[in-house]
Amino acid sequence: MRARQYLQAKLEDMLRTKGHAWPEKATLEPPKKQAFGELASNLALVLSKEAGLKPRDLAAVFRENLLQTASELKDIEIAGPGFMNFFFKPEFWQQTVAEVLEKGEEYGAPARGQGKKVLVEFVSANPTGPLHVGHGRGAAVGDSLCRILRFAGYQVDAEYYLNDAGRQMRILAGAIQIRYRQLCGLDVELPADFYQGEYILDLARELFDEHGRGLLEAPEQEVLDICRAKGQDRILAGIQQDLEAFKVVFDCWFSEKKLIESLAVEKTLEEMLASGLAYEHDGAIWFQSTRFGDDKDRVLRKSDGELTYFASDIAYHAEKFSRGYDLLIDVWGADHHGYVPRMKSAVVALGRPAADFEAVLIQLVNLLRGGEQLAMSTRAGQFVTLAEVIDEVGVDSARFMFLSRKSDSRLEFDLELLKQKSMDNPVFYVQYAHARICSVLKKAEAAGVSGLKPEPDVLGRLSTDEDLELIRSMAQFPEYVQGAARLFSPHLVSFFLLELSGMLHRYYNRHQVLNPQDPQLTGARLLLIRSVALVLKNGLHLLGVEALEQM
RNA sequence: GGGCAAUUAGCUCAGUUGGAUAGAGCGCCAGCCUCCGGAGCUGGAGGCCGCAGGUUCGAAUCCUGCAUUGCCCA
Repeated sequence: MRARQYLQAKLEDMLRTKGHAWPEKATLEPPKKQAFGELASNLALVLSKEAGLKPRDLAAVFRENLLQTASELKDIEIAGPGFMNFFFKPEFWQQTVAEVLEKGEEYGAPARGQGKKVLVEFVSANPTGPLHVGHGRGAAVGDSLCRILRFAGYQVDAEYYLNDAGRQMRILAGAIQIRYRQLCGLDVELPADFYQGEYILDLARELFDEHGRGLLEAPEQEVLDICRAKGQDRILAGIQQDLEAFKVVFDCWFSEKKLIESLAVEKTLEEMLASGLAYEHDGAIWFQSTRFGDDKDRVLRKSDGELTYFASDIAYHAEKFSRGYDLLIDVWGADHHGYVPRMKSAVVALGRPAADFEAVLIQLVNLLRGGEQLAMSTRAGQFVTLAEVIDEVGVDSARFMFLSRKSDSRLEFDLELLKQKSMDNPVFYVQYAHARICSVLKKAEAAGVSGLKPEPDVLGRLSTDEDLELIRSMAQFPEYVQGAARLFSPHLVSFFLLELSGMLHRYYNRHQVLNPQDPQLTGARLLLIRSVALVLKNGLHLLGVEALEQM
């Protein structure tokens, strides 16, 4: 935000001449209430003791000084216990319109990442069944995070970790085999804890069509391998198709099986044993995670020789670091929260600061239809798939809803509401604002209204409260993006968009943009709404939502 | 039994590093189209920020205890 940068510099200059440093606890930010200024600071409150003056008196001294040195300021009010409320001259704000138009698609990008390499791993669902709504939320958050971090100057790759080696895959193979045998007319029961879904039956039917009863004769292990391959290939293809439809792109699909075959896990174990971070006990290998704050040591290899998930996860993360990433972000289901400290310990054990690994937790999605809850269970095969949801409510509605809540709080996702075009479905509110602007711009073009350049005398016509309110909101966009990147919280962008859209709708109702009697005013307002459309588009892009020109 | 999180308007949720009179949408009530898209706008009612202590100039925010809910672990 230009205003903050400008004022921060002026304040620091002033403090320097008075022999103070900028205190840690001092703030300079847009206050909640407009009456409290466009920016407000508690500087006088914080420095009161050090300066030996009452807060309000100190604020008065600051005020005198600043009004002489900071020419962009219109006024400073001293309020409450000693807050300073800053007001800028309209010309200062109006300049924002020129800035937005000039920067275009780059407007709002915070200088933060400095080219650091980030790997965001998300979805990573076992290829044992189609993606459901919960995966959709993880996909939306992960993909949006990638977009935001990329916008913020990081070099970002998106990765899907394919759990293709574990027990779940064996269960899948078993389930397919049993269904196959049933199709062959054998009297076998599918155990209750096996996957019950319809799609298993489809896969078995494919095998039956290809092989007839031939697989009944083949050796058990061979049949299971065939079942597993069939299951994995088909299901993975389905997952990839769903993600593509959801406009989620991965740079890398990383196979757990290949990780294990490369013996990276063994290698990591040996290194940990060699460095004393791991030890053998009772025939098992343990990680000394207690040295890093865990409440007990964790098993890496069981006494029967089987590697734990934790062991391959450590190896996997070591492998990620070895690919040159500065920061690893894992998007996990919130039910894995207990795993976070352990993984952090492992990262520290790998010789990296704990901050080089970040877990973003995704809470459950509560799927409703018209207020009534829909039961979800993967094992029982009763769930609404992501593909069905996309089909029913569309990509944009689904993505925006997933991204309009803090990712680690539960989300209500009502299919009926998302089809309704009301404020319960906020994506329409934002898209409508954008489409409205486009409509006016088209109308202007058709009427042959010539565009003006964003020069001070033109922008000076943007002087009503609504003009300036809209502009101040746009000016805050970079801070929202900055916050979203720093806190790994795409929902901040959604909230910003809703706010800006609200202001645009208000503006639209109150002021006529096209006014044949006043070409200069019309030109100025066209510049204003064009810049708003640009900001809306930039924000929507960060969410992976389309900025529609008409609806 | 231990650990993690949550608890804010009737409902769904924001609230950044502690700041001023705690916000939004939905729903409810009352209004706004001779006018660029009414999928919109304006106004109103609605709150013990789960409860009780503590920290300080100041707490929805930090600390402690308790209650309720969800999840993880043995």
